[in-house]
Amino acid sequence: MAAENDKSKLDDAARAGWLYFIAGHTQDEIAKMLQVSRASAQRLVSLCLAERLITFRLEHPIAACMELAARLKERFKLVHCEVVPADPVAPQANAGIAERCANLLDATLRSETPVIVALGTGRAVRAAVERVTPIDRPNHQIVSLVGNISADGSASFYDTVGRLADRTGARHYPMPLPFLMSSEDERNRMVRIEPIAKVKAVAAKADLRLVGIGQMDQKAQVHIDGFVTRDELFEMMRLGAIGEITGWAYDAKGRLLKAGTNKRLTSIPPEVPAKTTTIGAAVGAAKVAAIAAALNGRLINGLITDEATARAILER
Amino acid sequence: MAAENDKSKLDDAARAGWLYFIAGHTQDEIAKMLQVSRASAQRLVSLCLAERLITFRLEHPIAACMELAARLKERFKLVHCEVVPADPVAPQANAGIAERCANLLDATLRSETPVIVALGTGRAVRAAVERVTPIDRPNHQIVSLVGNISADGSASFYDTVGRLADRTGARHYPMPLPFLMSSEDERNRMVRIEPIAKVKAVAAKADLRLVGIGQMDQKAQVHIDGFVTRDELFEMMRLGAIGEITGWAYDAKGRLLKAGTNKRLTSIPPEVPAKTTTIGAAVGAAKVAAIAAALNGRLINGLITDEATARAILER
DNA sequence: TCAACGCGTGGGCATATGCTCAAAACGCGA
DNA sequence: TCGCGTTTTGAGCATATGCCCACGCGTTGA
Repeated sequence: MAAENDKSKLDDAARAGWLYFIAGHTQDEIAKMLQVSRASAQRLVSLCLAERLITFRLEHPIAACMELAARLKERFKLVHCEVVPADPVAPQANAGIAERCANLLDATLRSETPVIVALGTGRAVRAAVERVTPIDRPNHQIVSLVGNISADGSASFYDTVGRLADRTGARHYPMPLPFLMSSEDERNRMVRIEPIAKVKAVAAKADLRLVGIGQMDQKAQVHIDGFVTRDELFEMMRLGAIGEITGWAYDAKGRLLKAGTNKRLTSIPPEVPAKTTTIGAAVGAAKVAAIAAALNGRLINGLITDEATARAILER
Repeated sequence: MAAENDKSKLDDAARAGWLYFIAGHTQDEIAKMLQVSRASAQRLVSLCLAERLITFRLEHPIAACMELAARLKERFKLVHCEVVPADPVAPQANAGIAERCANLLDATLRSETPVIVALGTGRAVRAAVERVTPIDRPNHQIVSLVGNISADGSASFYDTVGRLADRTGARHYPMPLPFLMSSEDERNRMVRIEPIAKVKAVAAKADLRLVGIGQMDQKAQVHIDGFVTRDELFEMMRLGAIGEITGWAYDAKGRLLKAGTNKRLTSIPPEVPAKTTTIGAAVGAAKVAAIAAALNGRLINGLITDEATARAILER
C-alpha cells in the first residue's frame, strides 16, 4: 500500500513537473488540473525536483564551464571561480581570462566605498588592467605586491598598478624595489624602510588580491622576464619549486619554500591560508601543476582559468 | 559587432539559465553575480528558455503519456485528454482508464452547483462509476444516453446511471427503452413519448458526457452483449461502420450512418460536432480505428485512453 | 552638429512561488 | 471503537518572479 501510494505520488509529481516545466503552466493551473490545492501542487513540483524525476540540460558550451567552475569551487572551497570557454579560434589567447579579470576589477572598483586592490604579476593581470573600464574613484587604492624594478634597474614591463591607477584616479602604491635583492640580509633591511613598509601595510588591508600564477620550469616567466637567472631557477626547481605567485616559489603541495630566491624576494608573500579574497588567474597545460598546488596549499581562494585548464586541474 | 553582441548575450543567458535551473540560485543572486539588474537577469533566464538553450527531460514513464496527451489535444482540438501509462503487469486491464474516468466524474460531481452528467456504454464507463467516491449531491442529475433494456427485455448489465445515482444521491434518468426498436417508425414513435422526451431533454443539457467507444468488427461489444444480431452487425459493417458511440455507428471518417440499425436506435445520438464536453473512454488496438474516426468526426471532444492506444492513434 | 529613432535598462507593481504553522485526516494499536 | 502518534493538508505570509513603462544612451540620417 505504501509503495502503491508512493508510486502514485511520484506519478503525480512527474505530471506536475511536466505541466510546470515543459507545458509552462502555473502551479495554480496545475492544482486545478490535478484536483489538489495549490500548496500541494507546489509540493509535487518540489518533489519532482527532489526525486530528480526531471533533469535540466543546458545545450551550450557555457554549461561545461559552469559545471567545472562549480566543481572547482566545491573541491577547493573557493570564494570565487570562473571558467571561460576554450576559444576555438585562438586557443592560446587568454583574452577571455583577461576579460573576466577586468570584469572582476570593474565590479570591485565600481564600489563607492573605498577599496584596496592588490595586484601581482602575470600576463593575465596585465591584460586585465588594460581592459578595465575607466571610472573615477580617487578614494580607492591600488597596491603592488611585487617589485617593479627588474634586475637591470629599469622599470618593469609589469607596471600594472600605475596603469590601473590611471584608469581610476585611485592612489597607487608601486613597490619601488628590485624583484630580488642580493642577499637575505639586504632584503630584510629593505623591506623595513618606510616607503616599503607603507606598501606592505596597505597591501595587508587589501580587499582583493589579483595574482598571476607562474610555473617553475624552463619556461618560467620569472626567468624569461629576467627576474631570476637560469641558475637561480634551477636551484629552486631542485628545491621542489613547481610554481610561483608574486615570485614566491612553492612546491607541489603548495608550501612556500624557505630557501633559495624566496629568501631574497622583496614581493609580499601570499597569505597562508588565503583569507583576503585572492584570485589566481592562469591558463595553460604548463601551469596546471602550479595552479593545483596553489589551490591545495590555499595560497589562493579564487581562480579564473579556462575550460581546458580547469578540466586538467580536476583530473589530476 | 552585432553577432559578437548576440553571442555574448547568449553566453550570459546560458550562464543565467545554468545558475537558475541547475545551481538553483534566485534571479537576484544571479543579477549580482553577472553584474546586471535583476530585471536583466530575468530577461536572460527568459532568453535562455526562448532560445531553447536549456531543455527539460522528465525521466518518468508519465512523461511520455503527458506528451501523447498534449499531442492528441492539439491535433484533434480536444478540451480534455488523458493518457494513462501502459500497465506492464496487466496490459489488458483498463484499470487506469477507469481510474481516470472516475476521477473525472468525481471532479465534476464535487461541484456544489447542480450538474448534469450523461453516461454512455462501455466497460470503462461502467468500471468508472464503480470507483466514484460516494458524495452527497442530490441536486445533480445523471442521465443515460442509451436504452438499458436489452433485446430480451431484461435490464441491461450496463445500469451505470443507477449505480452512479446510488453513490451521489442524484436524481437519475435511465432510458426505459430497448436498445433497438423493431422499425424506424416505432423508434420515432417511442422517442416522442413523455418519459423518453424528458430523458432527451435532460441529456441535451448535460454538462458532461462520458461515453465508451466500440469498434464495429466481429468482436463488437454491441453484438457480444446481444444488442445487435450478427446480421445487423454485418450489415452495418457493409455500410462502412467502423465504430459506435452509444450504439450509433459511424464510418472511418466519423460520419454517423443514416441507415441500418442507426434508424432503429433509441439511444441519444452524439452531437456533431461535439459541443458539450464529450469524453470518449477506450483502449485497445482493436479500437484504434474507431477512436480515430470518432476524433476526426468530432463525435467526441475529449479522450481518455492508454499509452499504446494513444501512440497508435497518432501514428495513423 | 543636431534631432529623431530605437534598443536596452532599471524601477515598480501585480502575480506566482516557497514555506511555515496549525488543523485535519489517517493509520495503528489497545 | 476510541485515542494517540504520524503524516498530509490548506491558509497565510514573506519573498521571488514576470512584466509594463519611462528613461537614457547610442546610432543614424539630414
